Amino acid sequence: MPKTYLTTPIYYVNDLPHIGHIYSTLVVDTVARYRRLMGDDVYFLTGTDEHGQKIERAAEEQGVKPIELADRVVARYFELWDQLELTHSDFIRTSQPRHAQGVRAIIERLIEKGDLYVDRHEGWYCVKCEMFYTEKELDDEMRCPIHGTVCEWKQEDNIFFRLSAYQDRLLELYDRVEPFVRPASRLNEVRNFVAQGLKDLSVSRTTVDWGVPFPQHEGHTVYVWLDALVNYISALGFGGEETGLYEKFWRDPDAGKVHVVGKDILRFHAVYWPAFLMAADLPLPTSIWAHGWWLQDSKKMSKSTGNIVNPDHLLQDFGHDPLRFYLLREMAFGQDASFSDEAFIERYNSQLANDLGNSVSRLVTLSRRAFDGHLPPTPGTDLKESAEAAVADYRRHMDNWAFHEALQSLWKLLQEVSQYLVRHEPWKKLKNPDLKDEVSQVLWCGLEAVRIAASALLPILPNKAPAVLRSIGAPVPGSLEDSLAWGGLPSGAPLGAVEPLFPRIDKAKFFGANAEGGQDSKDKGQAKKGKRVDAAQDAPKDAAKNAPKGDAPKKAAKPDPDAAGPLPKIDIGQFFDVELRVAEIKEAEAVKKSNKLLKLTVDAGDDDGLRTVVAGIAKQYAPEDLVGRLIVVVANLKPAKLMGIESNGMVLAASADGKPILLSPEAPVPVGTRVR
RNA sequence: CGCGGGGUGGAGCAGCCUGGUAGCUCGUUGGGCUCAUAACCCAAAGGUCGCGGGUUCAAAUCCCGCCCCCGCAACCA
Repeated sequence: MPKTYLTTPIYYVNDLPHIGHIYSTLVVDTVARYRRLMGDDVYFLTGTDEHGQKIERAAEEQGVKPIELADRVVARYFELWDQLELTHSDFIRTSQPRHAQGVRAIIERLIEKGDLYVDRHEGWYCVKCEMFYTEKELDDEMRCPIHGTVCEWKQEDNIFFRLSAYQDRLLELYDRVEPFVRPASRLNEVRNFVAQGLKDLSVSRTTVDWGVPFPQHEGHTVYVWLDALVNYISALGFGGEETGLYEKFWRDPDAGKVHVVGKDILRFHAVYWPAFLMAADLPLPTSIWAHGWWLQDSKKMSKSTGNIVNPDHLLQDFGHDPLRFYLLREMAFGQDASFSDEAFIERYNSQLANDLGNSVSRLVTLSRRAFDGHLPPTPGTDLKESAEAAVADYRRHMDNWAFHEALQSLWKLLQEVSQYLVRHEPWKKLKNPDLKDEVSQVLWCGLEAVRIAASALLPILPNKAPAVLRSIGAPVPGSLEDSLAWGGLPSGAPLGAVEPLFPRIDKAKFFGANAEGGQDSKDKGQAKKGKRVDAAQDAPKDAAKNAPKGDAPKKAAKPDPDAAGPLPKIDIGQFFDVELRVAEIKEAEAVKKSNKLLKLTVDAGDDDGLRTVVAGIAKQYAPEDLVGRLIVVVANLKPAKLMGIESNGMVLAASADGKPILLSPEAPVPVGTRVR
């Protein structure tokens, strides 16, 4: 029996689960179900990554222990994964002892091999951030961009992994016939990255406690990525007592081992992970599948009440089958796609309600009417070829992870069923007793084609596909090996009543109930201006990076200065603290490598001459149109550095829909004139 | 030379790796059917596949150059 090991990324617990996590996991779940139905022995792993500075710090802020914070988020994952009825074999948490064992075991092998060494790292260090900055990140006085405090020059011993030694072997790996990274375009990306040269990787931190203590190096904690990646084997028992699963699904060269990841964490999986494994002399995964991101129109988001991209209400209202269908059908696997409720409803109505649900409904009704509540007694072969072609396409596409194409081939079959029915008009013929046999064959063939499609849909619609099969009186197969062949529909069996399997969604009602606005046709075409829907999509972020990423759309909206509500009242004195003056733009030029910034040289009537102001207006204003123009500036703003240029002041502009409109005096006045 | 994605009928997207009839969902127009969840069927309109060059018997697809859009990145002081 073929063995298949499938993994999702382990999700970082600084974030509640969102569409990105759900998608990765549903993809793996679908493949797991499919492979099982095809007769494979499947092991499906998912889990959470819980270590690292971000978690440590977040816990501290909330006054709890890191593990308590992790427990809270993990509980939410358990809840959601239950709701989605995932078929995972195991859920690993990197905070578990079995995982730490695995991490220690692999590090010991690396030490033995001599691929780890200690080196000294020096740099500008912010105590508050607990991290190093490069000089480029700091201002002239070496102040931290976040805290504004002066950084100190610090030295730290770090443990490095000799990644550079594996460059050639990695490149050789990528050249193997079977693509190690898919889709192929991603493979090229990875290859280029490696070919440009690899630097040794720092794999320990002394500034983080929340993690696995580094073996043989007291005071060091294992770097989050070296920690996290090992989950794929520690979950199988690597480094522990019970290694049966590890032997079966990882050591065995015949076992397929596939990691599914978002494209943002591909590098870690396609470069670091195989290098670690090579160094530790352990088997490599078979392939890494990198999928794209779900994007959404930022405009829609801000205008609506904010629930547009949160799939929770879709799950609540419709169960998870329609969401699975939408996610797998809408995205060309590997590419980015847009998520919107509107597209969801359109797909649901046209493909699930109309094409599938309605086909079942009409066939069952006709059959019950013609044969007194039973399935047609006489089988036929009319749609056999179409069905066989559809199944062949389906299997080819499923094997290639092209879910959208696999679904499309099944829908083509459903369409042929519709055409077939119209061609034979059984509703007319059933009135004539002489044509009973013909009617039977026609309906039987239609139902049989639907049965095959529904069987093929089992991995994608784990609840609804069986419901379809039941309502057409067909058995729910435990394997696809035989059930996709023509002829599986029983003849003459009794039929139950038909309930709509996929009741149509009334779009107006839906949006009336769930959100307002954002659904007019004007907004419809905007989806490609996507923002990533999820945030820290997958596994761990480099703890040293510390970038606050976007939040789950619904909650914790970032403060948006454009959309801010009324602010608290201030004294007029506070207002007069702001020195507003009229200034004339003398020169204007675009800032290199920037798409929003213009560098303006203005005369604000200062005694000491002109000043430089950087303004984020490049999208709306061309530099040459600005010269000579009178504007209003905030003259007493503390200088700040933007893209390496010091800005002394700020240009006043109305912010219309996020776009700046410059303010100017209505009539010419001398530069330096105070504005109040 | 920062990284990446994209430009295909009115909208949103497949197809590109592995050249050979331009496909899917929605929408538009006209007709039909009435078994079915206002569903279904037929027909029609609508495409310089961003631009230019090259390879080839043949290019949306491969190669070179260019233009434009978008996301990320230390960018609206």
